[in-house]
Amino acid sequence: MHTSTEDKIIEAAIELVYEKGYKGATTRAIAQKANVNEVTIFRHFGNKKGIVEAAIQKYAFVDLLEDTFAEKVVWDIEKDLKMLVKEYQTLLDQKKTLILLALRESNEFAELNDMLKKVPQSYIEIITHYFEQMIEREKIKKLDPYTLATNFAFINFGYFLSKTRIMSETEELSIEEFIDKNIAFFIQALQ
Amino acid sequence: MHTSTEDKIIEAAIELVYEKGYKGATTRAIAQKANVNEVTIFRHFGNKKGIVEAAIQKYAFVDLLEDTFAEKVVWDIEKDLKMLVKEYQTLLDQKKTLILLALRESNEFAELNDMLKKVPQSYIEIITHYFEQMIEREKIKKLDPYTLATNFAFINFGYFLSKTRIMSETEELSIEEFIDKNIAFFIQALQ
DNA sequence: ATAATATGCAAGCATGTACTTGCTTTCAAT
DNA sequence: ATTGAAAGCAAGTACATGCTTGCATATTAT
Repeated sequence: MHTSTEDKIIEAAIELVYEKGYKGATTRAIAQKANVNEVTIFRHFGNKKGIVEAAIQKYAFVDLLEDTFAEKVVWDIEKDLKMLVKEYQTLLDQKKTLILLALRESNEFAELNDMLKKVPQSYIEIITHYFEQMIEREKIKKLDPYTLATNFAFINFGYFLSKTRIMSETEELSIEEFIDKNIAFFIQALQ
Repeated sequence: MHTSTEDKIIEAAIELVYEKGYKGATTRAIAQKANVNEVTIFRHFGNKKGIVEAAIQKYAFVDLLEDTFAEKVVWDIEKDLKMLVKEYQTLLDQKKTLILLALRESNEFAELNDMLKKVPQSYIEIITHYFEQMIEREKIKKLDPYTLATNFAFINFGYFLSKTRIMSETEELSIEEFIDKNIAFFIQALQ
């Protein structure tokens, strides 16, 4: 791997802060996990907080799901929703560690808090807007778009959490099963 | 208030550990918040871990929603589900601080992890069983009970989270609105 | 080859924090 | 009134941890 020193440190820090919390993740432990000397950390990031802030700069932006969605939408409720679920779960998986870290330490870092809120909120906005249009086009039942959107988002977020340590079920549900069963039920309810 | 010294310490500890994390919640700060001397803490609980373990003993059991449900069920899908939502939200609200604390520190305390998992899981079990019976009685559509149950539970848990710092929405939804809109939509989908 | 830059190593400092000890004060039960 | 338990107060210990410094070594660019 050609990962730079800074990146190695950042990745190690994210892992450890997630596992042990910000205070629990010692600079010595981070250094060891990143296979660098402890001083190297301070030379690069100044102080401990600097590592986490660099990590935030690197990862804590909310990707523009809008763009992907606008490209791929075909105005067929089943295809569109299934596509949305896949895109959203991919996004959540990519940011998984940081999201779980944010669940712990969002008190200490304002930007983590912002990200954490945006992750479901921007999703809800997209879906609300989508449902509005689908109702106009008379492709789904005339129901409150925001209500539909929150329900849909809750189901999505719940599934994501069910795959984490937070809320793991006994029966792990694969993404395909989840779409074929849970999402299919939701779609059926719209028609 | 007649709160005993031990209780004052436990409550202060829960608050602070939730806010600052386990390591971030110093015994001095806990003592100050509880209006007791720091030594009093150690005389009662031995060490810092002892406080949290006492807190767990006091709160981290999953209440028997089964019993309440068995009492109140009337085998009418609308009434039953609305009742369930209310009961579950009440339970979540009662344990709110501890649940949010558990989101942070469930790595360190196995019992917190257990509780965290049981909170949605036992709910899903109850609902699955309920749907099975309702299908037998031919009161709802013949759909996979477990799928219905997870969807229902995800919506419930999502709503709970939307009221916390974790995932707060711009438009705060009251429990009545939530039931009248989101849950009503779910019920309609069953018929 | 030389210079510059990045990293390792060893040692140490300052500070915060969990926890202890010895003694005094408060206060309720007998 | 006397006693005993619970809580306060003051001081201190041991240790972990963030961060610094000075120097040696490796790596890269010119």
